Amino acid sequence: MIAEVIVDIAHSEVDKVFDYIADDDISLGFRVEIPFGRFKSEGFVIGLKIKSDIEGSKLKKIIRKLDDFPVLSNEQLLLAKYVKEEYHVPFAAALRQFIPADLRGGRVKEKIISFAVLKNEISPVEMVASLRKSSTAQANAIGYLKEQKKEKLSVLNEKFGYGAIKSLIEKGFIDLSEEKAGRIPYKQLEAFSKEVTLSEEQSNAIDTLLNTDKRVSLLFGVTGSGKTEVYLRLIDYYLRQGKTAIMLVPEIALTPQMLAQLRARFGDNVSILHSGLSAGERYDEWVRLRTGEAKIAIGARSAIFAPLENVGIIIIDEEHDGSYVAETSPRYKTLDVAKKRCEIHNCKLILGSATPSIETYSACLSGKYNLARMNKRINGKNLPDFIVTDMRDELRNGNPSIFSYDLKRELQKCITGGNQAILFLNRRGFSQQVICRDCGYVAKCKNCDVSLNYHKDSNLLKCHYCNSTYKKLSACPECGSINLNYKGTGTQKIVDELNALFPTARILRMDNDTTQNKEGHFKILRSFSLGEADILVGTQMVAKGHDFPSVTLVGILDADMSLYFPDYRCNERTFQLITQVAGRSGRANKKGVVVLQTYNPDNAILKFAMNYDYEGFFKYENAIRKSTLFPPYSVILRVMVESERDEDAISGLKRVYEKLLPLYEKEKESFIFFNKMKSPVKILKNKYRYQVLMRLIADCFDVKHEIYKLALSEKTSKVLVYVEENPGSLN
DNA sequence: AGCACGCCGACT
DNA sequence: GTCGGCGTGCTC
Repeated sequence: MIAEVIVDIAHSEVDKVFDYIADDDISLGFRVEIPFGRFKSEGFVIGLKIKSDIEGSKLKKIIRKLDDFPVLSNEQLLLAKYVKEEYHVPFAAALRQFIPADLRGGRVKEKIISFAVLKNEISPVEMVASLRKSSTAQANAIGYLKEQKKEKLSVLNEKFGYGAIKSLIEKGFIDLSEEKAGRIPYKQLEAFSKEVTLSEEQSNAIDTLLNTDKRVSLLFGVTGSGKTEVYLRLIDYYLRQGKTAIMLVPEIALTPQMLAQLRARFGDNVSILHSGLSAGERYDEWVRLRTGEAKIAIGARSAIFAPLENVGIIIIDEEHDGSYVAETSPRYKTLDVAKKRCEIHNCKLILGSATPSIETYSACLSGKYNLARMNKRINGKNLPDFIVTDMRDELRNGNPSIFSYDLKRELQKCITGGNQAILFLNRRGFSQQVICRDCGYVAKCKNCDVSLNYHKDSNLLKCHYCNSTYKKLSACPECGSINLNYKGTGTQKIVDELNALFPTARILRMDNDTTQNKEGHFKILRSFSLGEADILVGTQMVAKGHDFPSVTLVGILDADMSLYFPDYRCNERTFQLITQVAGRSGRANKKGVVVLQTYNPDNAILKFAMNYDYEGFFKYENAIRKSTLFPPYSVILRVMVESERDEDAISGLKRVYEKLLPLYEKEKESFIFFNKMKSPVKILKNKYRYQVLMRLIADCFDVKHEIYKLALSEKTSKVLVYVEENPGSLN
């Protein structure tokens, strides 16, 4: 038999199908070791056939299978093909998404633990009798094993000494057996289930979601309306039908509470896939899904590639979240991959959100998606009220602090009442810029064209783009002045000022800097939910999906901050962030309040958010998108050209531009915008960056793919070229 | 990835 | 005249 193999070599552009002679035990989806050129490589079997078009003398034989089972199902192969074609990546790069990274090169395998039991045929008494009197360790070990029946070899070695145990094994008194060690993540989580009676809205939503012919549904429920319970019921429904389920959440929303609820409901049927797991844990969870031992995959965006068969339902929670767009190659859109996967498995896709994206909600209005709504909180309480403070007035009234009078008062009230508060500021670090007051010098990163942030906890200057650090400046390197000004406010400074204001309050901070260590998010969220702190200060990661019953106050410190980004989605993002973070307040039986600090209290977006007026927001924003022709009424394409040398990047840009120009001339009616320019952040991680920016009318599939092809053909070893579609940020 | 082939500058 | 630079292409 002939196997069609995709060769998997890291950082290589080999993107061809190679034919190999295969034994009969090879089937579709196996990983194999193959001779390639004059060395060996790994590959994926993506096809089988009787006869090859390649000259027989050239054909080589597959050396061996790399795993006991095919790592890819037929459906996964189809999905990989879609990813390859849609995002123009090598087949191997698409296939790699489906397996744990450390499987390649045999870096992880099953963890095997040796267990010891006493041999049955001889009684323990006889064993002890046969020992020399001085062999107390061996006698003790026999006694211990008699009690325990079975113990890990490693434990015995530690307890009684390696020599004693070795000698017992040599005497044949101990039998050894090997077992797979399931490395199950978050073992310490105690299963905990919440009340399970459904509200009327919830049961109606479930009905609507189950009884639809449409492939895609939106579950549009306000914060605290109990979307999670609906998801769990839906999963349960499909599980009962013998099917499997995939549930995606933004990375940060994989909270201990969420996992505990899933474990309580589905036990070992749940498998968790996310970046915080060790290689071993990830591998074991993956195997449990692949072998059918676990039937529910829950994880961040990459879990859309989970090795499940017979999928009945895919759920994407917080559908609007930016983390569903991959920022590294393959730059896939999770929603599109999910749609494709649902098509392949003929199953349902449920999107959930309290603040659906403009794209998703318009698809509902046009009847493309099915819509289920939940407008009430399950606790029966209203959504928290907003107190708006105009920060210009605060200044005028002699309050230069970061906290308005309203916020200080509410914080005091909240803490003395024994409740908890969340303060949100979407900026990490202590201050954003270091400026010399005498000559105007601004501290900048050596690798990137951006200014450095001061971090007080490590007393360093940090680049938020490449993570490089610099010693704090004692004087201006340009003019020698020691008159340095630290401008701007980040989460660290908030904590400092809170400490000064409320010396007895216990404060936790959650941002990129405090969540770097293993399970960092979990530790902070857990500690806060156990009531070990009164105030949680954080960036947007405090906004998502958490359920803290004692939180009665949310402070939004700079509501305007995301409004003026040069990005068509800034209104949408602002509305979503404010709604989401406000939703953390008053979730249990206590009424919550939100203090919103702004310099633009009359801004339309802020007003929609404060009134929880999604419809109003949607009409307003949709009208803008329609009249200015921005997504979903167009597609933005950005071709990035990067190189270590400025000249190479510029000439690369020129080549790409000239390649695209004829297409633009020919298909002018498909283009709304077409131009080349330097990238807003011209240098990033020591690379010079230029771009061709384009806006195309919606649905011009062919032109889009032609642009991909033409642009990527200009990629060289020195000049990196890649294409982004509706990019999440324009750096 | 890893290696061979191939076409232009500085050396015995 | 040759040695070797690394740009390009090939591996079933």
